Amino acid sequence: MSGHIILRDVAQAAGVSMRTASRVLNNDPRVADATRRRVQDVIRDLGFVPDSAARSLRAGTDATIGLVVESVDDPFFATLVGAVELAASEAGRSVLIASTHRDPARERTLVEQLIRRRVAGLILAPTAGDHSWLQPVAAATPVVLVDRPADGVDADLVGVDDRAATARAVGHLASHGHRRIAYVGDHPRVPTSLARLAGYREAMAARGLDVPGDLVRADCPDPRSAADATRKLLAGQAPTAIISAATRCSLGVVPALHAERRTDVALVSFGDFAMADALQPGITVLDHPAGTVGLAAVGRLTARLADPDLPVLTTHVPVRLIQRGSGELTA
Amino acid sequence: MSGHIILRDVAQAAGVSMRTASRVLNNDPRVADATRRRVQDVIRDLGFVPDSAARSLRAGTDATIGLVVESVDDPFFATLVGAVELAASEAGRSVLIASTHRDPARERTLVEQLIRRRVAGLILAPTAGDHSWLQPVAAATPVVLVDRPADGVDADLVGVDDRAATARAVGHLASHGHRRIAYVGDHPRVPTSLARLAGYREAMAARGLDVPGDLVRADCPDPRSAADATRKLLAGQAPTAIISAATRCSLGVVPALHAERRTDVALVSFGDFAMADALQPGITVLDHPAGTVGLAAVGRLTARLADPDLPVLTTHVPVRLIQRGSGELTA
DNA sequence: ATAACGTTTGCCATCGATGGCAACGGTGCC
DNA sequence: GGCACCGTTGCCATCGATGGCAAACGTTAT
Repeated sequence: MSGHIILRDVAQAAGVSMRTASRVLNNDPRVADATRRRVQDVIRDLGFVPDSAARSLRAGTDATIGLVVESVDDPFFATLVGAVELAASEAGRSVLIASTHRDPARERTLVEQLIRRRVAGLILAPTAGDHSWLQPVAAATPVVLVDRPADGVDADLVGVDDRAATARAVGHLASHGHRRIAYVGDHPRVPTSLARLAGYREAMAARGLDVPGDLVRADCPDPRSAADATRKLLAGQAPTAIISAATRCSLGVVPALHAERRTDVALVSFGDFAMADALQPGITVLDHPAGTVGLAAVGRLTARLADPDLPVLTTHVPVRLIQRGSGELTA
Repeated sequence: MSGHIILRDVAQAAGVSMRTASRVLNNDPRVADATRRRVQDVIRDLGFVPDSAARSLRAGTDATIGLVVESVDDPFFATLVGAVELAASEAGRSVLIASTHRDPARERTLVEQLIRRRVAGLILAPTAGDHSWLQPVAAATPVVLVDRPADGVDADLVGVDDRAATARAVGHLASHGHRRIAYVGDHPRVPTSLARLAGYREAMAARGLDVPGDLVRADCPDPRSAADATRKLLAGQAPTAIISAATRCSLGVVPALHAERRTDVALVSFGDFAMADALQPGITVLDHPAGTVGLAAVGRLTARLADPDLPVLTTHVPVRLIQRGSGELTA
């Protein structure tokens, strides 16, 4: 009576039956305006809120969105999560988060957990590898992929055009006279990384620029290995410019360049990061718009929840190139 | 029958009654070992998982933890959220996140939403201001505060000793010969900031160091204002050292120092950040251990869920001082 | 007066898990 | 032989919201 207010209390207080109260709650038109107002007033006064567990049980679904990312503790995903949470709360939905830490088995477990929690929909940044197990899930529960496609699943995708953006970075550097442009990135088995590497290679080829094997270090999943790769690049016939294909990589490349006092080497980072403008020189970046991606993903998910028969769509959010100095200098 | 497996299916397949199947599920001792094993096998084979909505409805509670922070998109909280999520998933619990964005009204709404979702417990980084409304909530649902206390609530708290840590920063700088030490921090109405400011003042006083009003800029909630404050500090009778009392502030102070070419001014940042070691000089920091705090918070919450009668406890996680150069140089 | 219509009411089942309770066949003990 | 247990079974209610259905309202039109 005191702590917990349920629909029955509302009905009693408003002097109507539960049936009518329920109708008001669900905007059923078969309620007289006067009655509707009276019930709504009581709902406000009593602070009644429908029990989501009961609703979820009855309806077989829930207002919650499941959000599965690689790691919340990563600047890109942190921003993404923030945007998703904000957009979701504006749509009256809660967000359950989970991190895969790049473990496909964990990813699958997490997704299954969320599904049986009957989430309304899923926003998922898939790990690498086959995702055909996801197809039946996606058929039953709306799924929006973010940042990268998933192998073997046909679902909405919101991301950026990694290939074109990376090609743009190459173009930028080339137009500043660079010909020996190295690439430091994550493993190409991550689709995003693969696309970036492809964009790099294509753009280089399009300009007739050579890409000897030792210029490409696509095996850096973390800052430490990126720093190693950078040191090795500098030790050989050093490039005049480097494209760091992920923020995570830049966090290794930049310290390495500074430690070796080789800030004369041009750099474009795929992904902005705090303080990138405080360094000398400021780091020129492709701004990976995590917030915009998150927002668009919620938008798409909401649309699909409203109409499950929408055609599958891939959305590309634009990527800006922010010049800050590190990509414009020449050795 | 196919997509959804419920307890009845398990009972049928195992040739037992639902009552017995339920007993197995809840580790009721009144089940013969052979039967228990048989049922468990069926559960595995069929991939049965109890419906959480039904459980939640029946039990009046849920396995989910509600996590309310200021903003997921903040390095400290991002790490905190990551640690909480990891620890929670190991304890078999999910995490619902929500960001207050420093809005007390929003905080209250979010907490109430989570409560009516019947979360098992709450981990909350409270905003500033009176929280007496939280007291009844905390009485019914376990609440663990993180990072800072909440006014008017007696609940478990996991954080760091802000006062002592900041005092340590002062001591560090003073022992390197600094006497004119400035303070740049957030508003003192945030309890954490207040404690840091107090630690600063006390430590300064203890060493007989003067703190004229223009040395203290406790009004910087974001990097931009911290950068402004820094410029103003440098414009007057410049300090030889600055304590930046939050990562958010450092992200403004550091660029400002670099832009004004005043990296000779010593700096200690409360809160580490990416690349703090790549700058010249590397930034000396008090490492605000977000991960450890998150972990400890989940631990405390789990303990309290197991035994609601535990006494209210404040836990302080140790803070390390990481010397990287910026706090050791003298003008 | 009767029909028609819009609104409201009870009543009951459903969603899936859980737990109280009575009952029942078996085993072992006195 | 009688009795106390143990494992197990059915049956039923409960958690809160929802929706189908038939019936009963009050009004208004015919």
